[in-house]
Amino acid sequence: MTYDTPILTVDVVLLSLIEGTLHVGLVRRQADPYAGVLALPGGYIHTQTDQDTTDTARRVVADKAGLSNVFLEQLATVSGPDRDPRGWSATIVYYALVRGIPEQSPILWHALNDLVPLAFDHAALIRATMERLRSRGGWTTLPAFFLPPRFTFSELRGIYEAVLGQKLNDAAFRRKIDELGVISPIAGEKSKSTARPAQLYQLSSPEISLFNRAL
Amino acid sequence: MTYDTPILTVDVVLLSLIEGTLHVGLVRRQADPYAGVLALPGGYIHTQTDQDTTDTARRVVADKAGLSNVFLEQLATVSGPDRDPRGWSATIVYYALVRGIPEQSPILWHALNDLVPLAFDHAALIRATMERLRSRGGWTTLPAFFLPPRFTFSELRGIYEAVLGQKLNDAAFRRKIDELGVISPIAGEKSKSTARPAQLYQLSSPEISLFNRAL
DNA sequence: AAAATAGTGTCTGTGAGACAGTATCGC
DNA sequence: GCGATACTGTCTCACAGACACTATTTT
Repeated sequence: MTYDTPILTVDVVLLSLIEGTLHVGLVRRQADPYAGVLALPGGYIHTQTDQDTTDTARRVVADKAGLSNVFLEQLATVSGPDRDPRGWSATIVYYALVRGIPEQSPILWHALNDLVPLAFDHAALIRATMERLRSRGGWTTLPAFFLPPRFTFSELRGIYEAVLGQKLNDAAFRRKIDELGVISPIAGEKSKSTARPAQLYQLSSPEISLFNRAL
Repeated sequence: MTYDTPILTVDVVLLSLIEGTLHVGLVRRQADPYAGVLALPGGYIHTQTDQDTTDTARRVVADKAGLSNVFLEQLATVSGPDRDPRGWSATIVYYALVRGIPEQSPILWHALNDLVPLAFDHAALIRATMERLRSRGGWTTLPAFFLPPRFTFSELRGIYEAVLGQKLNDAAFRRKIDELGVISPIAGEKSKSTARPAQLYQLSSPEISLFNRAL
């Protein structure tokens, strides 16, 4: 006995920090269903070339957003008979953290606070990503992957505050991050135009690091 | 342009606490590929009946293990061209915590320490589940879902120790769990045959609860 | 009474938050 | 000098671990 095969896609929640607030990267759909509506960039698996769905996600980010070197991680797979009018569907959802501010690309960046209606259940997928981000942000170096390779302590604290949605104590944050040893200072300094320059740091590991305690 | 559709399945890592140690539930495969080899219970999505892949996983657990009322959560989706000899495949992996000791069922329970070779990449899926379990076990009530509805403090501490793989301080554990209010005492007591009876507790919420701090 | 497990009280060290104080830049 | 941001020192409070102590059962 055989069964109908579900529609299987890969969607990516593109996130970037633009002027201090988190933005999500969207595309306007060309074809039905939901033609003309904003949606997450996504696509089908190319079984000839993709070694896994992470490859698919990376290809989607490269082709539809023109971005490479993003931090990419699988969120979850969502499914159901009604989320796509064409039939029973499943989508493997990834989220990507874009380092710094992306320049020209076909991606439309929208602030997370006031989101317009999106195609499919993509609004819910973005909300789920934010929950994951807040959860992981409290005890990993994940928020640092929003930043360019070299950053100051203040910038690091700023992105943690943006991700966690709360102010953090400056001194305690420095002590904590310092003791964890997840970042290393660089000899050069940054010249903030208005005041005392700050020491530049880089991540000690190119991979995400876990803390033994929260925050 | 169309592409080959990947093979899409749902697999379940069944876990249970048997005599103080964690065991995984396996089935012996009837058909090729890997006929006769032990594997995780799994199956295809029934688009006629399943409302999502969680439904699929629940059906697999019911049909292949004869179990209901298990704690079920999605782990991840793994994929690739070589993990199934039939072609490019993806499997949505769930893990299920079986409350108490399962009696007669077609499932073969194996201790996690000495695992025999398994079909596909199922050994890796079990390892990934254990990592998730250890990670989530430190700051949620997840381990409690291995226990029957009514349990003692010692039993609760025991399952946390089994999941986390380390001894926990008795007094500190009681204080912590007590302050969090995630469990509630029941009027009846338990009569351990050998010594002082212990107060029975139940989870305050049927859902998994998160702690504000680890451990 | 002894053994065994359940549960509590108290001391101590660690670490986070608060916050004042010092350092180094542009103007 | 002043304003601004970067950093540091110190106090205090909360909490986890250690551990001795008490409680309640079976034998």
